[in-house]
Amino acid sequence: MENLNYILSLNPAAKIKYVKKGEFLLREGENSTQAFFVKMGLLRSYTIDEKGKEHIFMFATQGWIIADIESQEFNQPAKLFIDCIEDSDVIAFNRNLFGKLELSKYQLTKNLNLLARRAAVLQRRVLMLMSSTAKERYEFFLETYPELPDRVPQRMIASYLGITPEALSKIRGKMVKSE
Amino acid sequence: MENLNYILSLNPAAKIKYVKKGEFLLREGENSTQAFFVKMGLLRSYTIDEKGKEHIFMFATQGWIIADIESQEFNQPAKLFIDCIEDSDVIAFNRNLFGKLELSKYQLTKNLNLLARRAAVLQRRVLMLMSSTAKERYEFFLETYPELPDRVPQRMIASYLGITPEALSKIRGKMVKSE
DNA sequence: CTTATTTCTTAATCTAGGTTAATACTATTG
DNA sequence: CAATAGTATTAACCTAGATTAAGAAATAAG
Repeated sequence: MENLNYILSLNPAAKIKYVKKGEFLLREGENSTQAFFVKMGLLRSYTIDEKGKEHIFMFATQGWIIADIESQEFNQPAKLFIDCIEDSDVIAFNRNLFGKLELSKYQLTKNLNLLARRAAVLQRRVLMLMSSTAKERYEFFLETYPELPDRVPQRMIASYLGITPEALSKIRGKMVKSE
Repeated sequence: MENLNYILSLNPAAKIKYVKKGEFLLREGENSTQAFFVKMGLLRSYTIDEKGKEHIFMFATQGWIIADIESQEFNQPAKLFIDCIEDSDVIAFNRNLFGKLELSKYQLTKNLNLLARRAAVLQRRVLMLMSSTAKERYEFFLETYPELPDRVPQRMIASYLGITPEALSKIRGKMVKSE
């Protein structure tokens, strides 16, 4: 919970928000500069395209931060929805403060490292989406997030991988057959 | 050239490196913590997969910074190649210093904003790869980087979009026909 | 200029993954 | 615990984009 102390140091008045499964923290079109630190539970962010199809951008478990960085950075209304997959405890904070001179050096370096880590994960995700088959992406997902398959419905894993639930089901079927 | 002054303030001894078209600044497998600020010219970063196929991760023109953040952040040998598409002037600096307490607050916030911007662009790229057709991605590319099509061979644009040169050629053919 | 090399286009064929639809299974709710 | 709604599987068929191949244009090099 090292990050928790850190987030509280950013905003000592921060209150823990208890959110229920299915509850929304952000909806497309809203103007919000909030980010959410996940103290406990599981959330996701996703878009819905013109055809009504969901595309999960990320899952956030304990210790992660979830936000719509793109919209906030380009000062646009949110493109992402954020909602809870499990009942969760989160701490909301304002991303406007994230890179401000008022923060201490310690806080700034901490933020910098959080963001660098995020950029690194996204670099990997982009390369993955461009160069790997659906099966390879699924195997990588299982290795990287071994606790998630038990907590996330398969259709959401499929959505995160960029494929349909039917395609994921087929891949899993084949993987079981060949042990 | 605001960023240039900033990069020089990071490392006053920094020398401009003049690199020729085709020259490499980073190769897969190397251990490097360098990042490159592009003073002038055009570079790219890319992976080569097991089948020998190139996948361009990004282009960097004047004012941009290019590096293999993923490998550096996870302390692994480089996954990316970085080379020059045009003769270029770059300034190399050490990414290890990027988030260090020795920097001034001004420098830290500056770095933070550069990274946030990068994360925002990557978020958009991921969502794009997951939810858009090749044609939509190409149109978005033209809008977002209008100067690049004249400076970058089409096969590289295709590689950046995650499709083959043949597929891009077909898309362009159709777009011309329907004005 | 001439030749070699790379780039782009077009067309025929192929395939990973999408779409549709039917069925079974699993949670949730009243 | 029955009814309802969500979740997963399977199978038949379809399509965007990949692969292969061959020729045409453009660049570079001698």
